[in-house]
Amino acid sequence: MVATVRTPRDAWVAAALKALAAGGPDAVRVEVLARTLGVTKGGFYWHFDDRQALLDEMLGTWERVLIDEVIERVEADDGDARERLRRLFALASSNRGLLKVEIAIRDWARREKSVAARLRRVDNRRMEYLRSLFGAFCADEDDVEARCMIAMAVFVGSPFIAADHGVRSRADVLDLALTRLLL
Amino acid sequence: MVATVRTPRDAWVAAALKALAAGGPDAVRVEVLARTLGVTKGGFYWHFDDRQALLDEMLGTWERVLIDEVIERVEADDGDARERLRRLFALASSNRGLLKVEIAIRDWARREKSVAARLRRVDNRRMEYLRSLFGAFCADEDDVEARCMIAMAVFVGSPFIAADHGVRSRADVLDLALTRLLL
DNA sequence: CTCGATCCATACGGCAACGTATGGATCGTA
DNA sequence: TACGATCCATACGTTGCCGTATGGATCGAG
Repeated sequence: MVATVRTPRDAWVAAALKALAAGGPDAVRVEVLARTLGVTKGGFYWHFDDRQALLDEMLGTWERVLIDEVIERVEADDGDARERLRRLFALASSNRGLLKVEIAIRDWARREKSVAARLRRVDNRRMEYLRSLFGAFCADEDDVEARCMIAMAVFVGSPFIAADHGVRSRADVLDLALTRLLL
Repeated sequence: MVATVRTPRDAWVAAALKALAAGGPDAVRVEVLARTLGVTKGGFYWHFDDRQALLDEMLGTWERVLIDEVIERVEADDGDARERLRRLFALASSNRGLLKVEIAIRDWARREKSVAARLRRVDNRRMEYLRSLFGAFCADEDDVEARCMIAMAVFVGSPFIAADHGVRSRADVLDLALTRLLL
């Protein structure tokens, strides 16, 4: 026969993150995930106590795996602070799937306190890193803080903006914005 | 007896917008709204064909009423472009409820094409207004576009950011960011 | 007072998803 | 080959919500 298809814990979490990215936390339905994975929910309740346990594990995975991944990759290569910031934005904006998950989690955090707490840890960590980079070429503390805020907001906010830009592409405009931030 | 409590169409839309702001489109449930309004869903289906009709009307109301309201109020008073931009941000950031609705709609637009279409109209309109304001004191076209993008992103993105700012408050940092944009 | 318009209560059928229970089916290992 | 561990299928009861149907209840106009 065909080899028995096992559906390990990770597969459920991966499918759940995908569903989260596509439709928000309300789209993470046990039976729907099961259909997606080609099985029934029978196995799900062997791995997880209930739906909430899956949601928690999704968030844990996201926080654990992704909090430092990008930072580490940015730090891996050489370059001054400006070059690192450019790399940071390029990296963060690639990984389409990752970005979608993050955006979904940010929206989720507006209604769920436990999610907000995790996001806060992630954001503080990232903000700290941004401060170190901008601080490398900005003397004024206020200016550093303003630039960090703008950088985060552009990264987080641009996926929510539906405006057009005439002849320019969205990527062009984002590049212009980043360049302005690095003056 | 107590005067008959009528629940007009508007009341359903208002309650729906509130629910949307609090929990996203999935939280807009007919029977839940009815409980909130202290009635049963009996009257709802007299006003609306179905749940979708309510959702459409919510979006229509939002687009019609809010697309120009802020702009009109900004234009009502005097001042140069910089002063208007400051007023614009102050106005947009007050109205807490309105902001929450808008944020919810932005997230919603990521999954629903019809919502995205409406948002695009609104955003293009706003972006055009921003261009006119920044264009008043910026010669370079690229710079104008970059500043517009940043302004929109800060407005849209900051509610999704959970980071702290040490001694500074979020409002302080946003003000610093805005000041930087107006240089 | 009567009557039509407006709004509400109640009851119903249906669906989708949750969580539980139980009995397999497959695989690695002894 | 036998057996325990791991994973899945199926059936079930329950809940929350949708949309429909129907019969009021209240109010203003005539």
